[in-house]
Amino acid sequence: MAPPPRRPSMGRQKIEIRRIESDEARQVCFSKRRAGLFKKASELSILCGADVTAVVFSPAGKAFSFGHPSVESILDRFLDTSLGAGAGASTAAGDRAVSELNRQYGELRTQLDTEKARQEHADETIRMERAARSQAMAWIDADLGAMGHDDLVAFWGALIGVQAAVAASADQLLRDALLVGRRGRPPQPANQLAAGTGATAFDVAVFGMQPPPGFAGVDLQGFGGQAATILGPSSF
Amino acid sequence: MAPPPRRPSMGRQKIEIRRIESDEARQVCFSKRRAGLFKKASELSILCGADVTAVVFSPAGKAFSFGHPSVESILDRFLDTSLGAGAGASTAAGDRAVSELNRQYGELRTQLDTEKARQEHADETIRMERAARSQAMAWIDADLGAMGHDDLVAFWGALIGVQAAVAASADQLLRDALLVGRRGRPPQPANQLAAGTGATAFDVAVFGMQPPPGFAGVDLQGFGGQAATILGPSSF
DNA sequence: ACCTATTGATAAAG
DNA sequence: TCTTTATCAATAGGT
Repeated sequence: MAPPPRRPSMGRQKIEIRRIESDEARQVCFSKRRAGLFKKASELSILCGADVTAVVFSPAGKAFSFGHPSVESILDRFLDTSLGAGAGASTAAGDRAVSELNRQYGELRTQLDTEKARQEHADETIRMERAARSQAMAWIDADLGAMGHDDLVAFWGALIGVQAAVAASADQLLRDALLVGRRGRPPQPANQLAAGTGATAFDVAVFGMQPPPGFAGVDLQGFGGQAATILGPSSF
Repeated sequence: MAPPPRRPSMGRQKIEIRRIESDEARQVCFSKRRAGLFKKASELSILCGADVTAVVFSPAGKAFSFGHPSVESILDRFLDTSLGAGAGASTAAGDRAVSELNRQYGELRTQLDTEKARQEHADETIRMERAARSQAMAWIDADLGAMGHDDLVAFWGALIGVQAAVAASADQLLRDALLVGRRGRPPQPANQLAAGTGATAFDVAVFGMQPPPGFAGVDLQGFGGQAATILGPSSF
């Protein structure tokens, strides 16, 4: 009824943590995130009674700072603690070491993020396989055991429909994804497939969208939808 | 039908930004938010190319810091520009700062190791599931026409597993290959897709076979095996 | 520590 | 830069 099909915004999109190339976008991001950082710092100091300071230099060289109770007091304390007894000794080497450590810190964190992303993929894969398996079991337990051979044949046609659909959606991308070689058996013309004895079953399953006769309880569309969901939610 | 399913968690609750009274809760919050603050600081520095430093003293008086390119360099610069004095000594700040960085470095490494271990476990799980499916694959080469009904049913379950795996593998492949370009159409429900566009040559090659009565000559193994091969070397 | 449901932060777009 | 919107990410509370 109501046609607000046009979203006024794409909403927040995921971004990689890499230098933002666009000058303007980088500036905008800087302003927002600087504010966000200071807010986080403030909340941390209030919630936990911690002394916190944050100092930021914009790419243009402008300085911004937050400090509780004050930037100077924290810096003094930090420098005192850091310097300990010795003062005045030039430690250029130490500086380099610190920089290096900071670099490694960042590197490690990058690795950590990468690992976490992989983990997520792996978990997702497992979840999907498990879900698929239980789905299959459910179907089998429900009706397949009692199905006659003819019905089984019909359902087979339905499966082919699903498989074909999934493959079709992935076909182009698979090819381009270096997945060129396909050997084993020469491709058969589509019409040849249709000419097979399973053509009727195929038609019923794919076009009729009705469970094959005597196949109550099997939700082919449900599975088809699930397959589409698996492929679909990715952002492209 | 189902009784109000008990939520396993209340999820995040809104909190006032006030000092947390509970010592333990405060400590937990401190750890979480300190990490979050440093991450935000890091992201700001990377995304916007800004120089950023954050120093935090826990309620117990322990110091934590983040700095890009280094805490000292930022502090020097800040003190120089805001006070115009107090330089010189800061370059000697090394020792304690290095210790702290080393501590954080170690902390990160621990996390990384944990992640990797978990990843390995997940990979192992996936390998197991895949291996289990290879059994199903073997069935495909058998003469299905000669199978008894029970065997057909079992075969069916395996087939569905393969189908799901293909979908999952295709999805992963797409993601991993970073094939962002949407050269195809957005994912559609499987039945519609199949009905509208028909099977492509690829589909036929993969799924083309003699439809039932016999089920003979089904070459799912080709596709399944290939998908597994592609998936294997890429990201795991 | 890990897990989820929620809140909070923020990328896009105007 | 400020506002709005739609998402993504951080994290409070529990186990």
